[in-house]
Amino acid sequence: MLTNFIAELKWRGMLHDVMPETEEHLLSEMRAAYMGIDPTADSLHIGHLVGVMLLKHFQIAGHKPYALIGGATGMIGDPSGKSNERNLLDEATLRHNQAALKEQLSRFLDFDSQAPNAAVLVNNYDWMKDFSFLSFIRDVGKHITVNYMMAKDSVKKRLSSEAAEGMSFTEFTYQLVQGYDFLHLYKNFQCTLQMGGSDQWGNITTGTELIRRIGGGKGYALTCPLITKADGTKFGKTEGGNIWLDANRTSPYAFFQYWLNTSDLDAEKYIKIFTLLDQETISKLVADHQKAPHLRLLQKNLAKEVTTAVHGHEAYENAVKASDILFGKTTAEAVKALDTQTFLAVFEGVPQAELPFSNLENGLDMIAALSAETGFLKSNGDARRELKQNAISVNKEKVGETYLISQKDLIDQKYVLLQRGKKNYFILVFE
RNA sequence: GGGGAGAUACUCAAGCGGCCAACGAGGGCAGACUGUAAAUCUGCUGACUACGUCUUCGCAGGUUCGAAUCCUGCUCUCCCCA
Repeated sequence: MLTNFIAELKWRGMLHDVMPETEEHLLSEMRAAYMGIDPTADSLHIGHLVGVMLLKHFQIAGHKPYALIGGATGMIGDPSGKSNERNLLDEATLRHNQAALKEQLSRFLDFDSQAPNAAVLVNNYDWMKDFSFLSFIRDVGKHITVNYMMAKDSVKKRLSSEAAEGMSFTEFTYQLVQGYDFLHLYKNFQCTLQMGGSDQWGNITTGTELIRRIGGGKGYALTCPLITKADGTKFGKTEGGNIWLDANRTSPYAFFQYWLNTSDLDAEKYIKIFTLLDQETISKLVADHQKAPHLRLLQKNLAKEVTTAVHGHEAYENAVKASDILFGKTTAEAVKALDTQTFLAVFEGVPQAELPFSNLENGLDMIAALSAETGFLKSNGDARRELKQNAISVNKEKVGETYLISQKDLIDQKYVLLQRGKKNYFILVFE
């Protein structure tokens, strides 16, 4: 029933570093592992997805995954990779975020079944909140030397002169608190492995150290590489911010588009990390993609798998439909032929403005439609410029400065689709 | 505490009395090409009632026909010495 988790991660390119003997440890019987998530928001974003997939593969391999919500640690702030102090969360926000995160995690992990390896969600706030400072420094702090803590990269970086500001004692303590989590899970749930991004290695090993010294046992560590993009920009970020799993923050369409726009180089990496497709299927896709790169098989499959996993099949289909209309060779006639229901489904999430019907009687000039009346573009001057540059379309058809929007442009008697360039849409609703 | 340098549009960075809505670079947007990619080429990138007008060069005053440029005060930043 157990499969080789480590080997699986290896071919997927999801293994950065692992402690010796971890593989043997996992192959011998069902084990438990955990990974921490900072509850800084009430939604995961795709930067969290690698970790989630780590837990997913762990569960598929027959082991028991624990998702640890870092309620306590989130209140402190992990100094790894951050150059500034973090904001602290209050408890109400924390609980709200925890519930939202669990719902999203359950799209990937099986929390509910009776299986012995059902996933479990824990929150370190639950065991940290009543831990007095005195007990903590006596029972935990006593076992770790400051010398040991200072040797960690995350600490060293913050102490060096390059850092913008100093590091508070609170943040310095972070690794101890996270390390204690590991000890707690080890003692109470026989959790022997902690996973995380490669920037977590230092924090994780503080945990294994505590298990060795206090727990008298052995903890294991495993990290995955940080996801990068070939062009050097940050993974999971766009102009508009993070790509979230919450459909209200990032529409399924935008989510789908993000994956679809992955570069060739990255797509090959990502499809191994973010989908559950097996090695054979992926090799074949890669080979096919190289034969005909313009078909973008990798991107399409990647986008399909991830969108379906997160938002479901129907949302995926709608995203594809929307993409076909928005980017395909759709004609003005085809757009105008859309009925309200399809139109709204396709353009869900596209910004819109409502205008009174009377505007159409003498024709609505383009400056008004683009800016003055709607705020699609930021100024009339901007509107004029874009029109001059042939960048503006009405219902998928390029128009110039003199064009007037009239009743004949209405889609289903109500809508007009404005477009700047290829990717920016705006809807006028006439009432 | 003493001495020095500086603050210009999204960022960096020119300009040092009229030719300045302000060189240049990056970024952003658009056009061509393309695979909704990359690379490349081109244009645009303060606002408006637009061949003109208005508001911008840390803040507040002043000199001048005229100031981003000169003067005064204020605020902030950086550097050096103690």
